[in-house]
Order: sequence, then structure tokens, then C-alpha cells
Amino acid sequence: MDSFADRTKRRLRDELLDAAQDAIETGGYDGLRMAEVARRTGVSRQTVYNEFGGKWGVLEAVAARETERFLLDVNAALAEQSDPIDGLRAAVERALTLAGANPLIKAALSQPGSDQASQLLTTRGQQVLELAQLRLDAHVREHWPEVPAEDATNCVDVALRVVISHIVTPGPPPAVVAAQLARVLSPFLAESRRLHV
Amino acid sequence: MDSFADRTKRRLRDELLDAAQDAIETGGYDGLRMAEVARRTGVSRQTVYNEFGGKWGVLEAVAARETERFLLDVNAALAEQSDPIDGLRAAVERALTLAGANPLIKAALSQPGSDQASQLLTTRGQQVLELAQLRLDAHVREHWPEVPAEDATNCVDVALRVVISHIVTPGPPPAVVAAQLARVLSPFLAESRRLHV
DNA sequence: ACAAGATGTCCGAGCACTTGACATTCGGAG
DNA sequence: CTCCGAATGTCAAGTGCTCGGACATCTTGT
Repeated sequence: MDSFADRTKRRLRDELLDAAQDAIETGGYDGLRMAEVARRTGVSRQTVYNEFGGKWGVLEAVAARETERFLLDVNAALAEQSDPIDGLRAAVERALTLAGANPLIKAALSQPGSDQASQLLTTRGQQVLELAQLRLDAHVREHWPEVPAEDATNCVDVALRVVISHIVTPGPPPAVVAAQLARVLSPFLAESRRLHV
Repeated sequence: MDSFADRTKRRLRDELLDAAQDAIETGGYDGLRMAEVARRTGVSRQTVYNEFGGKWGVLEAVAARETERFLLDVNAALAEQSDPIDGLRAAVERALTLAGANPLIKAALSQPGSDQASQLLTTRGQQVLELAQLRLDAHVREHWPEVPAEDATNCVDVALRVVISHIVTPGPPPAVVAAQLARVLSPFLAESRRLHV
């Protein structure tokens, strides 16, 4: 099930991604060289192609891994709160803080070759949106089951889009945005809750 | 130079040794099963044979690695002291403490199949003796260059044999033995030093 | 227009692990 | 005592992955 070969394969992939991510954070998508990734990992260029198919595949994989980590972290912040409104605020603040400090996001947003990187960001954004949607939805329905599914979904959807907007176009500090968003959305949730006891 | 393949090879060897060492510490040399080592590492039995040649090779390798670690640790204790006598005491104490807490040594000394394990211990002991000899010698000559090489070597030799004896046949606490040894040997070194200014 | 550098593709050789089979040895049960 | 099971050790064929090199293509700067 988990042979040494399996672990080695995962490790190879991980180290390749480390090298690639480092390159991207330094020079953006254009600064990413397949040969460089191979050299840094101590592997032949062909191996990189075998693993990811091509340069685009590398970017995809790097983004996927980083997304995973990002969501894991945000979920942790969310799970610490029992009140959905507090959870919303905490998750939003954490997400914006992380995004602001993330070199990969920084590189993706500031690079000139954004015609491709930004495209990735949007597709990635879709996945993030879907995954986060599910997670947040579950959280709301767990603690406030009386809120209709549709209302919860809508509220979460709005919050997510605002957050993504703030990531793409940085504005006030994370805590401020989080508080604002919580203040704006809480009445909606509270009323929906009150109407469906 | 340090390709991914190289690292993987080292890791394989290391994980095999981990599994083998664990087995030995549990059931001694007889309790060590080649098939078990292979299974625990997630590798075929043949691979274990390819790596170590046979069961004896596994034991050899486990002992060699543990010896390496042992000496590294003792050397660290030695290096912390500038005065050779203090260094001697510190190294002796550390060695005895480590030996007393080492499951591998415990297994080697207490197992019934000592007809083979003890043989390993003695050959290993030779190597330890030689390596430690060099290291200690260098330490003495670095801080007390006026002591003749022969005197330093003799002193170190005596200390090492006493230490090994105390490992094989546990006696007083490490600190006591270390202090005793230091007290016994320090006059010899001091006089030798005084005579060769 | 040309040269340089990078991506992407193909293929043959080589290496290490796997799999399965078999001989051999040892210790315990009948 | 003999037989059987378990473990060590050995061998050969099969397999997967990587390597190294060659080549076509595309972009970029000169």
C-alpha cells in the first residue's frame, strides 16, 4: 500500500514542486525554467516532463499544492470559532493575512506575464471558491441548522467573492475587512435564522 | 553530485536500518527477520539482500551506524572542554551515560544469541577504539602539545579500555567512573607535561 | 534574417526493484 | 528418528523509471 517506491515518488514530486515554486516566486512564470527545476532537484529534464507533462502542468501543480495548504490554514481558523459570524470574521482575516504574505500570490499578481498566471489564478480561484464553499456551508449548518441552506450558501458566496476581490486588489488591513464583512453579513444571517425557528 | 537518486538510495538504506535496528532492539539478533525488515520498509526481500548481502551484513551496518552516532555524540562532549583532563572526564561520562541508555547495546549484551552479537561487539569495539583513539589523541595534542605523542596515546588507550569494560560490565554511575578515571590519569599527564616543557 | 535559448518529443540503454521459484538449513512436533 | 514448517540465501526473467542525447519548433534579441 505504502511501499518505499510510493514514498519516493511523492518525495520526488514534492521536491520538484519546491524547486519550481522557488523559481516562480523569484522570477514569475516566465522565470521558471524546466531545466533549472531539474538541475536543482538533481534529476534529468525528461523526468520533470514525465511528472508534470509540461511547463503548464508544473504551474498547475504548484498552485494546487499551495491552494491545499492555504485552505487547510483557513479552515483551522474557521474551526476555532463556534459562532458562524465569528468564524466568518476569523476565516476572512486569516485568508487575507495569508494572501498578503504569500510570495506565490505576490508573484502571480505582480508579474508581467499575467496573461497566463492570472488565468491560473482565476481557475484556481474557482476551485478555492467551490471547496471553501462546501467547508463554510457545513460550518454554518452545523452551528445554525435553522438557517436555510440557500441563505447560507448565498451568504458564503458573497463573502468569498469579496475576499478574493481584496486579495486581487489589496485594500485595508485584513482585520478591518473582516470586521466590515462580518458586520454587513451578520444581520442577514440573524434575520434568516429568526424567521426559520 | 547529489542527485535525487543518490538521496533516495541513502534514504532506502537508512529506513532499512531503522527497521532492522528496531527489530534487534526488540528480539535480538535471532529476532531479526529479513522478510520483516523488507515488509516494514515497503520493499521486497530481495532488495534487502541486494543492499546488505545477508543477515550478517544487516547487523554489521546497524552497528556501524550506531557506532558513528555514538562517537559523534561523545566527540561533541569532548570538544566542549579545552582542558584535556576535563575533556577526558566529560567524554567518559557521556560515553557511559549513552551506553547505559542505548537499547541496541542493551540488546547485544543481554541476548542469548550473544555468540554472534558479542563477536560483533568486539570487532566493533576495535573500530571504536581506533577512531576514538585518533580523536582523543588529537584533542590532547591540540591543547597540551608539550606532552609526547606516546604518553598521550598510552593514556588514551588506558582510558578507552576502562570505559569499554564499564560498558560491558556496568558498575558505578557514569559521573563517578569519569571522576575516578580523571583523577587516576591526570597526574600522569601532568607530570609528563611538566617534564617536557 | 540569423543565432541563441527554451520548450516539447522520441527513443535506446541502464539500473534498481519486483516477482516467483528453488535449494538449503535448522528446530520442533509427531 | 523422521517429517514439516519457517527462515536464509540464490537465481533469472520481467518491469518501471530515469538518463542521456538527438531533434523539431518557437520565441527573442541582435
